[in-house]
Amino acid sequence: MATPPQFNKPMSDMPEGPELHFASLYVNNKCDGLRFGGKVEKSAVSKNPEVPFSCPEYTIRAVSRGKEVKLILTSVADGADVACIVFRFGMSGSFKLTTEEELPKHAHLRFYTLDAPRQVLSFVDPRRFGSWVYNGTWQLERGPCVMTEYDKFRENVLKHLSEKLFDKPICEVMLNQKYFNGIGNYLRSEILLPLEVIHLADKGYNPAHTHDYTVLMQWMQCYNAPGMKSLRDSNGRTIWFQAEPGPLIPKGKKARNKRKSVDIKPVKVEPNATKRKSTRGKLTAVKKECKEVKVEAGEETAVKRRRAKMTENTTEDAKMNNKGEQGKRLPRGKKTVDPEVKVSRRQSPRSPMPKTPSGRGKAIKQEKEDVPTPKPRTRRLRSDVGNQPKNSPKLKPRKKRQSAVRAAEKKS
DNA sequence: CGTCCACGTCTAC
DNA sequence: TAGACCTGGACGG
Repeated sequence: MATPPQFNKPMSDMPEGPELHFASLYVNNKCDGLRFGGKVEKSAVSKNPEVPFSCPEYTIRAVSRGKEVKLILTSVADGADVACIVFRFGMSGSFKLTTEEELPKHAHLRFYTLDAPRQVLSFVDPRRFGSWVYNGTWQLERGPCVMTEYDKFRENVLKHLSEKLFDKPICEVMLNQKYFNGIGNYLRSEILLPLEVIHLADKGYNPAHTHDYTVLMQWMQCYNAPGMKSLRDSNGRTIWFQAEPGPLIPKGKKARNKRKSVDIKPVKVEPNATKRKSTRGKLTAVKKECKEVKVEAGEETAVKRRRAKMTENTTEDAKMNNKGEQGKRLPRGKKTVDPEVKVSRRQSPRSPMPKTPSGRGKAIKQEKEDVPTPKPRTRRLRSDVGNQPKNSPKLKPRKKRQSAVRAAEKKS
């Protein structure tokens, strides 16, 4: 019932299941007792639909399911639910309650309170990959929430295991929202434990005070972590992992996310590995591909540095919140992480890393003006890097993106 | 300044 | 299965 009082800051960087869940808690917490009214405003630039809703007085509450959040608008007059809007966050969506004056940049859908000073609940989405559906339902193709509908989720998977799509490498299957609604690219690397992320709230992974991701970063053992290997899955997305890939190793390319590549060595798939076959499917083709796939050992210093930046975000707030537990990994039983990796991450050199969550660039920039802090070096949540060693004969040049092409054309 | 990358879908070949 | 859709941070030159 009562939402945890700590959810009073917006939350949705890393918009995967847990973050969407946090977003709903945030809305419920911040909008509790607020009376909204009038029209719902959409930014001109957003291609999402208008929300032709107007009610003299209504309240807002939220509920999440996997990677969707539904806002439910309830008329104060008769207590009836008069509208709902289902949101997907894309890569950068979030909700934020502010005053009118502090309206964030990229606030693409806005709900205004009646009482002065007027406040605004905004759907903020810099990249505009997010979407909403007015009076829509949970997206039909999406399966049960991996966190809040665990039994249904499990049943849904088991019931369809024989489908062909489950023949793919599990890291790819896990991004299929029909069966893993809520799992995204960091969670798949962190092996299906999103409930743990929710429970990180107890450890300080909530927006109450921090506004940073120290705790989440420390919880993560694979995603973007030094010592981890990475490669591209067949959809071009980076998968982070440790140890040798199994026989279903994605046939994607090498990861391009290391600044300075070490020598790329082919991974030998142990003969035994193929015996550990998935319950389905023939592996012949895959085995062949395995020979071609090269995996880069992830001990590159650039990656370490990057990870260090992310985890060593020692802001005052963070310190206070974590009560000196900053450097400690949360105990987790399941994963067998190379002790050396743990050590390296814990002992990696600390450098001041002011908080600046990536999804909120502009808002942060505005904040910066008020605060005479040294210029923040933004922590990178995305996998940084990119630059492949030029002239490496082993690496295929990356295809030029359309935007780059356009830019080039403009120039000439 | 140019390039690369990012927590996610979508839809045209 | 490539791209397209976007913004913006980090980094190299």
